[in-house]
Amino acid sequence: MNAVPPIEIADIFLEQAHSLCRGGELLPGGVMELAKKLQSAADSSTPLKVKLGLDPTRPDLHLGHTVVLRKLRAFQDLGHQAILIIGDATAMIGDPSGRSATRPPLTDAEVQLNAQTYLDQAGKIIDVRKAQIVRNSEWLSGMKLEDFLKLAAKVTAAQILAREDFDTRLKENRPISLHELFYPLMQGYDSVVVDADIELGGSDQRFNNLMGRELQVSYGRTRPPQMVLLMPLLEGTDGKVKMSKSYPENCINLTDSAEEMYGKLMSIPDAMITRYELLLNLLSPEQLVEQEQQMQQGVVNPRDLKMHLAKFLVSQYHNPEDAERGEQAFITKFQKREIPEDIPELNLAGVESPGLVNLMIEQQLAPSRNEARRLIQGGGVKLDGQKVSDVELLLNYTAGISVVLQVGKRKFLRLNF
RNA sequence: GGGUAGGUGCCCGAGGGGUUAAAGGGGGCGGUCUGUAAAAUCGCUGCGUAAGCUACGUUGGUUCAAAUCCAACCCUACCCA
Repeated sequence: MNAVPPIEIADIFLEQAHSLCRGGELLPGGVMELAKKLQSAADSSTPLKVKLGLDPTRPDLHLGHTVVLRKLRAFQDLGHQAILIIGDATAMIGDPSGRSATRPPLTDAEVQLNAQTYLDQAGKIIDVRKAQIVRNSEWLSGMKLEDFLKLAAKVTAAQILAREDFDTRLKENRPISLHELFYPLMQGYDSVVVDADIELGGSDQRFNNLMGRELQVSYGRTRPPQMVLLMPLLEGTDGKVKMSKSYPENCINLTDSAEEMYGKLMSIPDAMITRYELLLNLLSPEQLVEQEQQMQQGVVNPRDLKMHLAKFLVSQYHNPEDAERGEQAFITKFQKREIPEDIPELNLAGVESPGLVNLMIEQQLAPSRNEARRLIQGGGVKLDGQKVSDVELLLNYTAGISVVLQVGKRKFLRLNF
């Protein structure tokens, strides 16, 4: 392109760049460009500023967020400056990325509460003491109208509307609120303020992150503007749809209990195992290929790989002891189909022949009487391992007897008469 | 301000006066099976013991009978001014 003579790039930076990019997409330019950046940073002894913004729209971070957080950590491990932006101002708009509808706005209090939990959870992955952690309300909330207009004047409406999700919504006659159009500007302005060299994000952040590049130039940055490293979005436990705060059922949250997290990881489709390992940066590409082959040849049971994966991640986000407990719980509960040890108990001493259906409702084992009956008719209710068939069953047991009630696969209750 | 097309159950989406608690799909839940809370497969999926009661944007109306017809209103998109 230009007349600059080719720069000799040391192997170490090429290797670093390769490793940092693994699984992701680097814009613009690819691995070489990053290697150059890494080298010149080393030459000038100025660590790269690596930005990651997270909007605290929900209280929990999930495994999908850890994909980029782990990347951020990887940069930290190479001595670069991590900048974690808690998007408390942007959260109030809500990122329109990939959305087909406007988000309900959050209150300031909700956002601030979520922001705190984000920090606690991010600390499990990145080194927060070395990271620079800022909230974008610091510069966005107090912005004067004239400064805001100055920002808005940097881009054209057509540029913003060309963005795929807006374009689709326009074509499909779905509403776009005006404030949503400002989202990319706000996020891009963050890059100007923190003077980022690299911005990390999910692949749905392409537009927003590239906006940061443009704005940095518009605001007079003389050094090269930020590069953008986009990571694919991790699919949730269903293996199809991305893990997203909008679909809580599909998320593995960092705040999930060890047992829950272990179980959810076991429920991912087999085909997702290598995908998770790749995006969470757990295995090298060679190892992934080998593992894939072993699975196909039937040498290795996907279940065992999943158990390994689950145990590893639970150890990391909780601790090894809890991971072991989670694994044992999974084995007894699901593999052996045995009754778990510590199940809730209910004292029924003195209660006159309680009805099973009523009991299920009272103990929230079923949402309605009809549903309780359906469960019984479908063979989903057991007493001491025996399927119950009588919808009208009354529990007449002698005092002192203890019986385990099981509803569906996961709900247990010990009844003491 | 005027016009047009829409608003259906958790979601998508059929239905255009009674046989519609509302087709079909997705999701969810349960059973079977299994090497797993994978896959596959079958079933269930408004509330109520029941009579019945709620439910198709809202409110009224027409009818023996309305998600379906009428009116007004609210919301959304598009077109025109």
